[in-house]
Amino acid sequence: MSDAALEGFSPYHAQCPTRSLLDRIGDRWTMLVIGRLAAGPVRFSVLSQDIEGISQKMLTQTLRALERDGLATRTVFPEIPPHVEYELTELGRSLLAIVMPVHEWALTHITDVLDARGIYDAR
Amino acid sequence: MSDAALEGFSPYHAQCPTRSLLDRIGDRWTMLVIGRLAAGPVRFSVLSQDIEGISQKMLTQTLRALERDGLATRTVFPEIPPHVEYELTELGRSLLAIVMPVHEWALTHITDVLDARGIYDAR
DNA sequence: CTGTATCCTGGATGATACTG
DNA sequence: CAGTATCATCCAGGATACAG
Repeated sequence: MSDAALEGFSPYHAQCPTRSLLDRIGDRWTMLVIGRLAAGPVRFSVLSQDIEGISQKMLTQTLRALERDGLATRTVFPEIPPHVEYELTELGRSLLAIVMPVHEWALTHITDVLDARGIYDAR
Repeated sequence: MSDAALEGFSPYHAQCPTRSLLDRIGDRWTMLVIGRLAAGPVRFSVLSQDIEGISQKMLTQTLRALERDGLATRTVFPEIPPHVEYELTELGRSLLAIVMPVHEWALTHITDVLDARGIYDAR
């Protein structure tokens, strides 16, 4: 990696954009929700079913945060019973795109990490 | 984004490599430590000073985790007083490389996010 | 200098009940 | 169906003291 690439990578403070982004996507649910939204608009109930283990509270909270940050839209269909769909914005899709390499790194190198752990723990 | 790129991106369970990686790098200190290690070997005390706000406990804990996962090495110089240096491994550098785009996304789009928040909060 | 050990607290998350 | 409200829980992380 070039020094230029590291230029400005000094996320030592809370105000650092990278720090705050990692705080946002590093929580337990955000990336899972974004990943599920990747395929297109999805209803609340579908998200609730597909994202195993998420509580209604955390799903709502996560979706509100995505909407607030401009990463997803919330569309209410005036029907009874209520019908709400969530969809990634352009910004949300761009975020997903740059996180995909992280996903791929994880898939590629998980064995390296697990091997390293095995060796470390054996000592 | 292509469907192929999304193939396998279903980190809905704790065992998912992406899930566990995000858990690791999503904590408050790991990426900050990796970023500081990027320039080369660094002593414990230097890390402690440069990474503002980190406690000794968390620095030790973070470094141990990096070492355990094969992302950094720990070298003890048999001197008095003690002298220990930490350095990224090849694996650690590869991780840093793929996180850099996330860093750049944050720098590029932080204003979009802040604008979106302003609009949302004004409602 | 480079750690460990201990205690403690806040906030993130879960569980449950309720509502338009 | 899509939430909100409330209470309970857990643990990451901080503070402090101590050690080799």
